[in-house]
Order: sequence, then C-alpha cells, then structure tokens
Amino acid sequence: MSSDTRAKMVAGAADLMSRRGVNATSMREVVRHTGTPRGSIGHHFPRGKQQLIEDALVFAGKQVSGPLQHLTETRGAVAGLRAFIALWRGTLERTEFQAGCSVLAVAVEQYVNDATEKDSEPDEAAQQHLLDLADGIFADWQRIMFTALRREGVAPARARRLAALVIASTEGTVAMCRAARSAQPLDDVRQELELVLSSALAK
Amino acid sequence: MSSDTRAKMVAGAADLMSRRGVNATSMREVVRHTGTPRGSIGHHFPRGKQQLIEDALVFAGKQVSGPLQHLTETRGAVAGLRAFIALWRGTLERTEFQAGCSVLAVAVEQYVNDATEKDSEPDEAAQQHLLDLADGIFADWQRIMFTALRREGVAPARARRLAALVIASTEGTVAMCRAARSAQPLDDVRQELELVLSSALAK
DNA sequence: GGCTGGCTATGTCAAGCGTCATATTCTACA
DNA sequence: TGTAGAATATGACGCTTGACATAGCCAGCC
Repeated sequence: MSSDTRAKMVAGAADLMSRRGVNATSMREVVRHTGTPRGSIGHHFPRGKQQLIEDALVFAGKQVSGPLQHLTETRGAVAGLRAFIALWRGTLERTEFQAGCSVLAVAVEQYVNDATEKDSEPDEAAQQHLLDLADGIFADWQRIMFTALRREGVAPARARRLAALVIASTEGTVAMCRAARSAQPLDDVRQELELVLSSALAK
Repeated sequence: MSSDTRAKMVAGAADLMSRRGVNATSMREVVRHTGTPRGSIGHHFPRGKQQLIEDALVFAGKQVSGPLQHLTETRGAVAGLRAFIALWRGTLERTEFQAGCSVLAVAVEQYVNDATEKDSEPDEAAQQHLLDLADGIFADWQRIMFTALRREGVAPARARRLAALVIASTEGTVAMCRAARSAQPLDDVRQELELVLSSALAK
C-alpha cells in the first residue's frame, strides 16, 4: 500500500518535530528514521518539506483532540483536563523527556527553507501558513475544553478564559518538564488547575 | 571597547533566538543583524555557537528576572505577576508578535551542530548543558515568584505549585499569542491567574 | 505478452552552515 | 615612539540541507 509509506513519513515527521523542533528535522532524517524511501518524498509531498510539516502538524493535533473530545464528552471537563495532562505525561515519560509538543515547536520556531531564492522575502507566507495551522490546532483544543465547561454551566467568557489557561499552562509545563527532565511541574500544575476548574464548576 | 562588540553579539543572538529559535539562528546572521565583525566570533566565543547560545540564554534570563525580582519585592506577588505578563505583552506587541521567549525555544528545540564529526553521538552533552541552563532560568523565575508568595503567607508546597503555574502558563500563552497574532490569550490568562493568586493570598 | 502509471532508488546541484587559518588594523602601555 | 597583543577582516574547508532529474521496479489491465 502506498499511503502506508506516506502515513509513516507523516508520523515520523511529527515525532521528530516534537523532539527536535521544525528546523532540526530534516527530510533525510525522517526517511532514515522511518525506513521509508527517500525518493518517494517528491511523490507524496509535491510541495516538499512545507507540506510534510503541515501534514505532521494536523496529525499531531488530531492525536490529541481525539481522546480529549471523547473524554470531555463522556466524563466532563475535569476528567478531560486529567486526561489531557496524563497524555502529555505519558509522552514525556515514554521518551525520557525527549519529546514535547510539535505544535508548540511550530509556534516557537520560525521555519526557514534553505532552497528558496533571490526574492526579497524568504518565505513569509509559508511561515504564516504554519502559524495559522498551529493556531487552529490550539483553538481546536481550546474549543473542546470550552464546550465541556459550557455544558457544565460555566459562563461563556469565563469558559473561554479557563480553556485558554488550561491549554496554555499545559503546553508551557510540558516544555518546562523537558528542560527539568522531571514530571513534577506537570503534577503541580495539574493540581492547581483541578482546583480552579472544580471551583468554577461549583459556582 | 571590545566587550561592546561582544555584548551586541549576545543581545542580537538572544533577539534572533526569541524570533526564530535556536537552529534557525546562524552566527552569520547574528553578525549581519548586529553590524558586528564576523571575525570576532572566534575571539569572543572560543567555544563557538554553543557558547554564544549559552550567553544569550543567561542574558535573556536576567532581562526578565531583574524587573521581576524588583517588583515582587517592592510591590508583592500580584504586582509581580502583572509585570511579568505586561513584560511579555510588550515584547509581543513591539515586535508584532514575532518575538517570543528564547528560553522556551531552547526547551522546545534540540540544538544540533553541523560541524561535529564521526563520534557515534552528535552532541548530547552540549544539548544537556543548554537544557540545564534553561531549567535553571525557569527555576530562577519560579523561585522569585515562590519567595513573594511565601512572604505573603502562602504555605510552601502551595507556593511552589502556584509559582510553577504562573511561569508555565505565561510561557505557554506567549507562544499561543505568537501563533494567533493576538494578545487576547495573555489577557485571559492574566485575569484567571490574578484570581487564583489573590484567592490564595486571602486565605 | 506488453504497456502504463504509481512508486522507488540514486545522484547532482547550489546554497548555507560552523569552524579554522591567515592577514590586517587598532590600541594601550613602556 | 615603538611594539606587543587584542580585535577585526576575509577566505577556504568540509559538511548537510532541500530540491530536482533520471532511471529502475512492479503491480494491474488491454
């Protein structure tokens, strides 16, 4: 099957991006890492690395939003928060704190493509597109948490702020855990976030 | 003065790192961007790019911890939180949401040096050192907030958790603001964090 | 069988990278 | 004033990168 190769490339790119970031992830390393043929890149990704990154991003986004959506719908906002954090904790510990969030990597870095030429600007449009994609994924996660809070009676504005707090603090904490090679910050933040959410729900 | 050139290189590297990330920041671009002589790199940074990054990191760390420490000491934890967030908001808006936090960039990326050879491992020790540095800076900011909370009567364990929440959520929010090209998440998160802190202080 | 079209394999290319070596200029002190 | 040492300028080297071109493979269908 052909799309098997393509899927492996996308997953491998997402994995490498979450470990090394966007610019440190080369297409050659993706194929090395996944055992996929180098020559197939041009076939599956005619727009090159930019396209690979885009696909890897939405892949990574769905990997999170899937479980998150399911759990908030079946067991509520607090359970969703716990699952969200547990999911990142799992990623961190499974990889010995080497992998983080590839969406955050895109939001923090600036993708620069070497093989672009002579126009005045490097590739501002491409970078904007990646940022739009990352923004959309963050917004997606936030919307899931927002909906769960609304369903449990939290006022719209408050729900928006709380959802932003949950997503942002978790993302930041994952990066800090990577630096500290410890999951302790995640536990600390989870504890405080649970307090905040349950107190907002009790009102 | 010689150290003037050196200081400009460090500041320029910190700025570029906060915009593009570690790997997308080349030494050639640092000297281009700062108008400093390329040949001086070897003089001021005998250990090369690794050393430049390290110096830029502690430079960026101090730029934040200075004001943060001063404000928490003179006006308390909540004022410190407001200043911390206002500081990042200023950076975001001044650069049209192009610059973020260079410490976060180090925590999210993996620095890979091209010009290393033939040993089995690339440069694991160098990367670990950068992570240690970033971890130390995060811990520094956290300690300042922790101390302020303690001074205002918050129990040690709680103060540690709250400090972690403040730093992590702010870092995450800054990255999200970059992706969204909007400071709205920062406002949302600031509002919720103020609620949390003041309620913890009221106890 | 033969052919066609989706894949794969491999090599080349220009450009950028960090580092090093060398040459030149500047500067401060004897 | 003379001179040593710091600072700067410049070019070369080996390497990797993304992109592209060419050629080989191997199904499925006439």
